[in-house]
Amino acid sequence: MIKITFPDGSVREYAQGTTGLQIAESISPRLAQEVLAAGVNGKVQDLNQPIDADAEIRLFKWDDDEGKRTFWHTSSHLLAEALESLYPGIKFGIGPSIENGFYYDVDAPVPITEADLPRIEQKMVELARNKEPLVRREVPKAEALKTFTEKGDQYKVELITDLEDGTISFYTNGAFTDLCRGPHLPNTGLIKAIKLTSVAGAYWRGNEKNKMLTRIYGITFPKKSMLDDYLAMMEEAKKRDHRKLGKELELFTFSPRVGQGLPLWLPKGAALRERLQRFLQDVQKDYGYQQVITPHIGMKELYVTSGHYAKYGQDSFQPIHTPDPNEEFLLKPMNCPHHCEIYRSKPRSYRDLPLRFAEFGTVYRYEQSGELHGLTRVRGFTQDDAHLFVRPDQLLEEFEKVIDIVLYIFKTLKFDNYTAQVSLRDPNNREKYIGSDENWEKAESAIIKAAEEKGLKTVVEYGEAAFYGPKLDFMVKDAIGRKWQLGTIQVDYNLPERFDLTYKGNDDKEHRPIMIHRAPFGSLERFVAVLLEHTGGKFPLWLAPDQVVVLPISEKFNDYAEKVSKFLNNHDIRAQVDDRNEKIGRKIRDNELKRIPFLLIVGEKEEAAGEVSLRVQGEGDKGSMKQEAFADYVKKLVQEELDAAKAIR
RNA sequence: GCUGUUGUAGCUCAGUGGUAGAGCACUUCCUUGGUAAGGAAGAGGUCACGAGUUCAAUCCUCGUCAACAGCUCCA
Repeated sequence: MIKITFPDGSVREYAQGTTGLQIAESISPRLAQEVLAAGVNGKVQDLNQPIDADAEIRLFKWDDDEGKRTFWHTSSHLLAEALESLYPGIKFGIGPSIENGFYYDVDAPVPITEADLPRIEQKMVELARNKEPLVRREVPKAEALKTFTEKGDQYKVELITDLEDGTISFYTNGAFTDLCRGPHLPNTGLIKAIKLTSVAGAYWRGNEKNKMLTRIYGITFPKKSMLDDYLAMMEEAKKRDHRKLGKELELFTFSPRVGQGLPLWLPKGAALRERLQRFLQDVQKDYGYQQVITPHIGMKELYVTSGHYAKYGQDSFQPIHTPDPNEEFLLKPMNCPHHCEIYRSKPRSYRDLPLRFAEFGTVYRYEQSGELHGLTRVRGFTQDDAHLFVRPDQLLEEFEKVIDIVLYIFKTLKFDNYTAQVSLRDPNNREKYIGSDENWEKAESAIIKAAEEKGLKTVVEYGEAAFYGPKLDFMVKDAIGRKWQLGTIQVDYNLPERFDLTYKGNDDKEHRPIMIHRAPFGSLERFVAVLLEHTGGKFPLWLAPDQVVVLPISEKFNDYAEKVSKFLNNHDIRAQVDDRNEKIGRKIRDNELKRIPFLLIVGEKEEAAGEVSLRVQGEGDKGSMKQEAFADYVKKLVQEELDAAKAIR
C-alpha cells in the first residue's frame, strides 16, 4: 500500500500502482468524469499513469490551468492524427497548448488554407468520437531516432537528437504516434467541441533562417456550450478593437502619404489626449516634477555618448543631413540624452536633488513594418517621459513615489487587471547590456525592494531589461488578450556615467547621481489604445470628448437647445447640440452609438419649465430637471471620478 | 523584416475579361416629429499605384505601396 496526501492534508491509502483516475473514482463518480490530469508531487502526469510510492496528489479539472493545458495538448495530437489521415506524408514540428487553445506546426505536401479547416475539424470530431486512448511508451533514443528517420520526419529527428537518452516517450492515439513528454488525457473522447481558428506561417524553431511551416491554430472544449460562449466572446472582443473604435469615434487615422505607423490625431482624439496630459501634469506637479521641452532631433554624437547609437544606430532612422556636410542629426528615439544635457546645464549640489524633469516627448523609432499595429505599436509617438536624478539615499523613496503615480493613474482609470513585471537581464547574454555588474545588481535590488515595500505582486522576466538598466514594467491585456506594456520605471546607473553627470556632496566632493526613467502611460498612443479597448469607447466622464449632447425635439426648440448648451459650456461641461432635421428617436440612436454619456432632450415642456430631460448612455430616460441641477450633477460626478484614487496619493 | 491574405464611393461590403453596384453617411426637398433608424430625389469611384498579357484589364501575370493575421523584433 502507498499513502496518498490530498491538497487539504488528508491522507488515504491505495494499492501500489494505483492511477490518478482510480483515485478520482474512489472519491466520486462525478470527479472521475471531470478530472483531466493528475499532479503527483508537483509534477503533472497522465491520469492513467501508475503511482508507485507515497505521494502528494492534486487532481486537475478544466478550471485548473494544468487541466486546460493537458486538454489542449491532447487536442493538438488529435489535430495531428486528423492531418496525418487527410494528408499522408505530412511532417510535424511541434504542437503545444497555448494560452487559448493549441496549435500544430506542419510541413504539408500541399498547401493548407483556411478553406481546408472545416474538413480537418470534421475529421477530428470523427476521431474524437472513437474515444481513442492515449498510450504512453518510453523508448530508448536509438529507437526513437530510427522510428522518425524511417518515417522521414526530419523535424522530429532534430528534436530527438537534442534529447537525453532515457527521457524519451511516445504517445499514440489511433494510428498516430508522436514524440511527446505528455501529459495527456486518458482518451480523446473527452474533447466534445472543436474549432480550428486559423492558419499562419511560423518558422521552424522560431528562427527566420529556417523553413516556414504551416501553423494550424485551434481551440477545444469539453462542452459544446463552452465553445459557443468562447466564440461569442471573441466576436465581442472584435467590436472593442481600438482601431475600429478609433475610426468610429473619430479619434485618429493613418495616411499612407504621411507614412506607416505615423498616427494623425483627429480633433476629438487630440482633445482626449490633451486631457490625459493635463491630468498627469497636475499629478506630477504635486510630486515636484518640472516640465522641460527638448527638440525632436539631436546630433549623432549625443547618441554615441549615450550608447544608443552603437546599439541601435544601424536599425534606427537614417541620419538627417544639413547643408553642412559635417553635421549629422538623428530623429530622437528617446528623451533621456536630452534630459541628461539639461542636468549638465549647470553645476548641481546634493541640496538640489532629487531633480525631476518631465516632458511629453515625441520620439521616433524605426519599428519593422510587420510590427506596426494600430496605436499600440507605431513609429512616432509621445512618451509621458520624466527623468529623476537622485542621490543613492533617495533612490528607494523616489522609486516608490513613482510607483504611487502609476498606481494612482491605474486606479483612476480602473485598470484593475495589470501585472507588475520585474524585467531583468538575460543571464546567458550579458554582452547585450552596458554597465558594470555591480551597478546592475544595485539597480536590480532597488527595484525588487521598492516593489516589495509597495506590496506589488510581481513576476520576474529575464532578458526583458533595457540595455542600460533593469525595469519595473506594468502590463495590461487588451480586448483580445494580447499583453501590452504600459507604464515603465527604470533604474539607471549607466547613463549618468556616460554623460559624466555629477553633483557636489556635503563632503565637497563630486558624486554620481542615479537616474530613474519613468513613463506611467508608456506612450499616449498606446495608452489611448488600451483605454479604448478597456472601456469599449465608453470613456469615464472626465475624459469623454463630448460629455453632453442636447437634442431638440424639433427645429422649433433649436434656440432653447443652444441656450442650454451654452450654459453648460460656461460651466466647463463639454456640450453640443444635435440640430439635424431628424426625429428624436433617430438623434437618440446616433448619439447613443457615439457613446455620449448624457443626452438632454428638450421640447415644449422643457422650454416652458426651463428644464432638460436627461438620458444616460446605456440606461435610458431619467426624467427632467433644471439645467443648473444637471450641471451640478455632472460636475460632482467628474470630481468623484477624479477623487476615486486620491487615497493612494 | 519574413510568410500568407486583402485593397471597389467617406464607411461596411457585393460584382464582372467588354471602363461598376447595395446599405449607411453626404446634398436638396417634403416632414416639425417626445426617448435607439420618417419619406423622396440627387450627387459621389483612374475599381490602391506602376508595368505586362490581350482587340479589350477593375478582373489574368509581375512589381510597388498599404492594411490584416502569424512569426521574428521592441531603446
